[in-house]
Amino acid sequence: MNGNAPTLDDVARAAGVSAATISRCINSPDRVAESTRRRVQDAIDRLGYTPNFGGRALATRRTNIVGAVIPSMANAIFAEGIQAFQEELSREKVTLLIGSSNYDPDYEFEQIQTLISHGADGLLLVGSNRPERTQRFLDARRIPTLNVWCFQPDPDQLFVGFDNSRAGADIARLVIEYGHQNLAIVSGICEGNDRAADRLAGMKQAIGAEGIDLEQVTVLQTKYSFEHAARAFDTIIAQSPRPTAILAGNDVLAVGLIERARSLGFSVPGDLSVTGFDDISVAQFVEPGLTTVRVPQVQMGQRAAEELLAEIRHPGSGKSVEMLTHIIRRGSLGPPTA
Amino acid sequence: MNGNAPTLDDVARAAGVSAATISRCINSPDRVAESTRRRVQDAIDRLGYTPNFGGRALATRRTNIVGAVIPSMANAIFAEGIQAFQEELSREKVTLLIGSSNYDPDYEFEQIQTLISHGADGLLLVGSNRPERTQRFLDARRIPTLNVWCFQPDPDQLFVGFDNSRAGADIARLVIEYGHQNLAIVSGICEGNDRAADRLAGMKQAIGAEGIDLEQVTVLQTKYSFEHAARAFDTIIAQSPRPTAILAGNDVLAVGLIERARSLGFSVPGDLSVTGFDDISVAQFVEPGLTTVRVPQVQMGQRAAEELLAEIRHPGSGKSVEMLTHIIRRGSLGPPTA
DNA sequence: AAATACTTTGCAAGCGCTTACATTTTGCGA
DNA sequence: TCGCAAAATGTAAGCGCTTGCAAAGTATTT
Repeated sequence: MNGNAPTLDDVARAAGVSAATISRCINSPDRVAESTRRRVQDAIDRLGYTPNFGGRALATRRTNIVGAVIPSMANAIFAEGIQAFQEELSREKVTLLIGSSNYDPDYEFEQIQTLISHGADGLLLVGSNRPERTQRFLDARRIPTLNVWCFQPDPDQLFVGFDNSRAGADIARLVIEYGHQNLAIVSGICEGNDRAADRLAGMKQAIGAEGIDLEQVTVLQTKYSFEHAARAFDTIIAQSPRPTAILAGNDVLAVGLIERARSLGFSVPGDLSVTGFDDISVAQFVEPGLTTVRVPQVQMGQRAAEELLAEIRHPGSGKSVEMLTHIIRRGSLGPPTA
Repeated sequence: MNGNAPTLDDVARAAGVSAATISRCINSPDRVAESTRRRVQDAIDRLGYTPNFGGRALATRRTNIVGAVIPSMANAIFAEGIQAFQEELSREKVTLLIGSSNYDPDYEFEQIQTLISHGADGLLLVGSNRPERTQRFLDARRIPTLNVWCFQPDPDQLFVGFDNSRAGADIARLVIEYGHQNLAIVSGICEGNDRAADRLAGMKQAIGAEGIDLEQVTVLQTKYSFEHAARAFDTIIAQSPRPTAILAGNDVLAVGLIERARSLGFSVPGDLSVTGFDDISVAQFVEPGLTTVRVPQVQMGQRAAEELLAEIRHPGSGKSVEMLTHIIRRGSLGPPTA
């Protein structure tokens, strides 16, 4: 805030009306006569007035800021959804405060506290299973909160997301349909990450249901980075029998696997199929294109904004919504070689 | 902000002291006697009190929020730097409000206004050449502002960045050293993007200085996306004589070029060399690895936070700092084939 | 032309916090 | 024990804005 910024009173004096009128001009223009409105607008422009944030927040008991805590800004997974979320918010003159948790529940809690202490009217969080004390804090403060990237039929919480487990099962079934029997899974780290855990669980469940012995399926958990994926690939490729398909828990991992495979001279999907999850933009441009689960990021972000705003303005009015995923077939999944 | 949140007065009553004492307990604990401080802390915990943001902002005339407007959240270019920036800020209990401009000056202005109206104490902006009216607004409001990703020896503005033009010249010279004479450049769109413009200018200048006829160098400007890069590649490859090296204005473009080249059956760098700019994480994992300009993102983000905070707390005390770039050699640049 | 309803504007009381200043309490030397 | 400086606490005046209510101005009806 600025020392020499003009205040409402300055504008009022300049326009020859009372401060209340200025305020009304800004917040409900139709309660003000056309002629004065013009005069006021003029003064506002001339002085370069912008409402003081603190004063307004204090008087309305609302900041028009919502916070979001995402696990990571360092990869593209959340970028699009957040962008859509933000665009929808700014249409309503609400601003987004972003924190990132680096997939760490403690750090997530810290970020949540920071956002709240900076006045966030509501919160967007990724995933839903968080530590007891985080949930307690949220409940005690009665902060409107919405969870994305997951879905549960829980009437006490708001979700705008999809069923990771089902989507995981879907892609696993597809891989098996192609004839693969020797599978490996490279998952994200499940601890503290319910999306990763659900995806993995879904995959396992489907694999088991298709009659494949889960004992024979190598499952690795690793961080979401190309490097870690490459290392996971090295582990998997050394096994015998060598898997003919690797299911990745996310596209970053999948792309890392493909790149590593190719640089070691394996052909994809000739020697080995790879599937991803999320359909981030590289998925389309890697060679071969990645067969993956398309997540409705943009739609999710938009809808999340709508529902969260509804919940903030009229507590209880936000609705949970389940979105659907579908599989995008590209070249990285093929039949196994005999 | 919450309807039923306890206020300072509530805490004061509960602890049996005046509101002022509570305030002091929070803001300058050493001005309060040990015993009362304990009592107060107790009451705070019991009631679950958190200072009301609006009230505080109003009284201190400071929000402890700084804003940043980045051109895009949709790719990784700014992610790391922003993350570092944010981490440094949160060490100082300052929160980051992010806006994105989608490389559009008008939209940037809008974002800046939003950030300011939401109370940002200072601003981080990418690049430095912005429209007259944006600059006027900033000046009029006397908003502490710091520009990153570029550097100019301008005493009136704060920079924490590097010389895009020089870096562009460096990489162009390297390509020529390898023996390339037939060059093409795929730049970002220069209009409203001084980084892109400077890089391009630097490249051209170096190319000219090395005695290559600039008329013979195809220069394309295109959006930063894999798709657009692929299209640019198609244009370039159709020319004759066909260039033996393509200088990209950024890594996203470079990766797009490489992927397209490979999917059309060209070998990189056998048939064609490609260089990038920025050294984002894919640069390392694409095949072949991308020879590119390493930009000290993290360092830039950290330093930017320090200097911006300094400027906010004591106007005039922030310092500009120029950082250095260097070239990372990987496989995508090789000698031209005879 | 008076009575009525409606529109437009102003007045003034907060919203919750910080902080300069005033007051009280405490600690310590004489 | 008293006196005084220093430490601890309280008092109260804003910070800039919104909004319920009252007052003034206009249009509409009888």
